[in-house]
Amino acid sequence: MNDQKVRVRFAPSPTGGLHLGGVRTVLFNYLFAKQHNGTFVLRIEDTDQTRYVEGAEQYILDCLNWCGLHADESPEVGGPFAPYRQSERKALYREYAERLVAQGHAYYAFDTPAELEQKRKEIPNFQYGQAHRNEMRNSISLSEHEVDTLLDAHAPHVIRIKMPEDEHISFNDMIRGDVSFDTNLVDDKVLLKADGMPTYHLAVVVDDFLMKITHAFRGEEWLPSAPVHLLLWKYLGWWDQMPKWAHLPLILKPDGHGKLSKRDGARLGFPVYAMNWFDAKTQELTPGFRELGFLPEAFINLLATLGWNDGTEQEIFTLDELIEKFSIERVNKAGAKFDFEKAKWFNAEWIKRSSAESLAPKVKTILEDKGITVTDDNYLSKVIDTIKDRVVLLPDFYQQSSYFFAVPAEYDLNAVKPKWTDAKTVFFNTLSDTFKAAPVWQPAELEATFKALAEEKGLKIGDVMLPFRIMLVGGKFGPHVFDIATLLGQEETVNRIALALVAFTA
RNA sequence: GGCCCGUUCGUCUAGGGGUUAGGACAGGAGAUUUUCAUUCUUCAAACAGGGGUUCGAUUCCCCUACGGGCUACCA
Repeated sequence: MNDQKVRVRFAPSPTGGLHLGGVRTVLFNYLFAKQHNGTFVLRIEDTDQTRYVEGAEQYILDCLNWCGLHADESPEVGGPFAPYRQSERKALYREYAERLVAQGHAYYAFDTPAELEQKRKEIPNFQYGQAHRNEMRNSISLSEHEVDTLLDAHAPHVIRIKMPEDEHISFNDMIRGDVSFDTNLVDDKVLLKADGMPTYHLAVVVDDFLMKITHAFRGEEWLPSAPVHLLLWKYLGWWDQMPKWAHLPLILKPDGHGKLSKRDGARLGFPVYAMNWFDAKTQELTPGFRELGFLPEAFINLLATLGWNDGTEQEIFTLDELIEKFSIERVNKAGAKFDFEKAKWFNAEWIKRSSAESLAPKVKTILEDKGITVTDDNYLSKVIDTIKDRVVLLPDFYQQSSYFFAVPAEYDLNAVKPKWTDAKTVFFNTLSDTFKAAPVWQPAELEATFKALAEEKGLKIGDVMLPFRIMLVGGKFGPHVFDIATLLGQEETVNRIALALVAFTA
């Protein structure tokens, strides 16, 4: 590390949907970068051609956009260190691998996959390392002549790092503190594959160096291979420019244990991906938070507090607040089980705090998908304001507001018919007439009129209030009934009383 | 198996050598409400175990247990 401008990167491989944990890694990178006035780079790690999935890169980009976590440099927007797809940088990695071979820190290995498999079968806990590399076919065990012959014949080969003996390699993780490894126990990882592509190990080091990355945040699953990366930084002569590392804790299954996977989502009924992901090959649709009805602000908020807090009791944070308050040192070391109930709570909080104006476009889409055409934006805003407190997920807006746009499709007759009386019919007929003539159409006035009339007719308020609600709404739910009537308007309210009366007395 | 990382209420977590171990979600009870939700009040709920160190450990150290990750020419 040095005092140059902060540069971080998120480096996903385009192999499928974007997992919760991935978004959280993006988020932490992003927050750190923005807080330090730094640069957030998106780099695509597509060195495994066999796992490449069409559309996955665009999907990742869409997720980032939805979350509002925009990359300063990426394959799409470009940047001074382009290209940002490792497959397009293929040519450059070999040089570094060869340099390591020349220095004696790496070597050619000619073993075929079948030979390796055989060896693993023969020897329990086989590790391609100092214990066994002499038994394999590589430029350490073979004579120089044999190696040259193989190379001249273009024999398929990989380049492996040569792990040193009896060394201790350690580093200071920003989250975990000192972590150390014994090099005798780490194997000779492949650096360059037979197809000429680098493995993650080589690519991450070369690209982090070339792209001047100052801080590298990644999931805890990478911790065991950290010594390989550290050694590469050292052997390539870049030790003093190595980024500071932070290994983020994993997000675990809510029940049992283990890393959260998309299977858990399907099993337990909640999304794991940021947005819907459709796998063209398996025709399988994996649901996403966005489509389920999460606000990106809520999604970001819940992810941020999964493993991090600012030391106060604050739980709701805007992106700007997160940028201001985030600190990598306050990230927890232990993995966190994902709690969907709490996730929904965050969303409900965010909906409550959002303005009708900001919610309107989303609600409009939801309603239109259900066949409701919204013609009056002002009316929509008022509707949103009266119901948003009872919405948890965006689609709830439909269930909570459809009656504002159309006469109830059906009534909860069980709630009214058994207790219906002629006196109630008289009451509502009179109410209708009174409402028709009402000079003021506001909640307080309507309520006063309603109560006075009920009293006059000798009816208990409660006995007519619920039927009135069902006349307007269709069911036993919704905000205060006179707020509904006010919004609905004089004509529509009177109309609904008449319509419902027919159904109730049939 | 080996290596690495971890362990405070059911869950997310705050705290930190002497505290009534705090908050949030979920759960219970109650208030408000004509429904439902919101809101408010309230209850229950935790320092994995064993050794040290110490006047005193949940907090520091060690061990054990448990959990997780990695152990591919995948990332």
